[in-house]
Amino acid sequence: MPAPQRVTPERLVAAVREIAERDGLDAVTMSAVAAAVGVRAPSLYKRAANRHALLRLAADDATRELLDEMRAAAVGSPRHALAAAARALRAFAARCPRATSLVFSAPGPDAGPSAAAMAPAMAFLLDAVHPLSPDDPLSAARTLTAWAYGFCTMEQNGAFRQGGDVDAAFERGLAAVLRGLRT
Amino acid sequence: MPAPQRVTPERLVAAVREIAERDGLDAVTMSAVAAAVGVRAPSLYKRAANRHALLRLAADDATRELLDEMRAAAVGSPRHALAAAARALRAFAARCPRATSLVFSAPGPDAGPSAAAMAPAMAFLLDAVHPLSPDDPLSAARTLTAWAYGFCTMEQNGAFRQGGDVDAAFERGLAAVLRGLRT
DNA sequence: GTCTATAGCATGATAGAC
DNA sequence: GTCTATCATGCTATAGAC
Repeated sequence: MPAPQRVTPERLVAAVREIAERDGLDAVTMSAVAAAVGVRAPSLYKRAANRHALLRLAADDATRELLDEMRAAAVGSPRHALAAAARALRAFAARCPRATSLVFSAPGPDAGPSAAAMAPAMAFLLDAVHPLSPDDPLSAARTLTAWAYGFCTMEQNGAFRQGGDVDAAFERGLAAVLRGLRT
Repeated sequence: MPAPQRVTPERLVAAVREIAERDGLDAVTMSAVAAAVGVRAPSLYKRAANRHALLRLAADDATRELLDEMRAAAVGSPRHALAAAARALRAFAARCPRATSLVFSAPGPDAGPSAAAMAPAMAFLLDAVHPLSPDDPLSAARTLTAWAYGFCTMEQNGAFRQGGDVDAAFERGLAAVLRGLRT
């Protein structure tokens, strides 16, 4: 039996994501990640060409995880499925805010999700939105995504300081966007 | 007549914003800003307590500028005024992407706009959205802002790689959100 | 208000031994 | 694959002279 690798890909991506959520994306440094997986910084360069490649590992992983959760949630009528997918996104963003920002607005193109990781997510979204806006599903998908991502980002950044019920605002916004999309 | 200050507040904030737009928020360092205004780094600590305070100067300035432009654009019927304000936001975000992210999701609460700078912007928005959603203007304002900010962020981060007409997607999304908000 | 000088630290990345 | 050692660079922030 082969000697077990000290740094498996799973452990590596888990370490990156954990550091990112706990200390922020800037804290994902070669040495911090190395320490988390129990090696020295130079050894990491055998696994990832540089810091951004490390972030991309996390971005791809998070993209897959988010897609899984949206898929699992999206059942029922087209409208209901879309609403459930949006709520799944919000739940994911609440649980993994840094990973979410990595998926939607990474610090540089090489740190964001690869095209291969994004493709299935886009396909799922277009599929889900098609019944509501068969004439222009791409615009509709962008509208829904932009709203949901913007809402979650602002929520996490404390942009909603006016008080009020943020959960209710999410549900009202979701209803409004879905209402507006129907053509 | 008093000797003119080498570092006026105007020059300082202009330097911060220029560096931020040109090289990114991370490039706004004490020494970079100092060099831009023609002094040494330690001298800056007389003007701002630390790096985040420097960013807040830019955030407050950008907030005022954005509000001015939205105000100037928001004429006509309530619906038309809101659409124009949203387009003004998109234009501002295209011109000053880093400042925009500073306004809506700064890297830390002390780097974002001060409450004093935010208040008039919130008031304007609530006022503008009130005719459409008199029963819950706060949720409506959040929905519109979240969508517009999310759209602009994703646009700038190259999240719309599927091609298609992004301008048209913006207009369609805007129409959909405004349609959905009317109660 | 500005300067020089410096402390103190973290970073990304590489060379070469094992 | 991993290590030690190291380079070169950058940063925030402070002390104290002028």
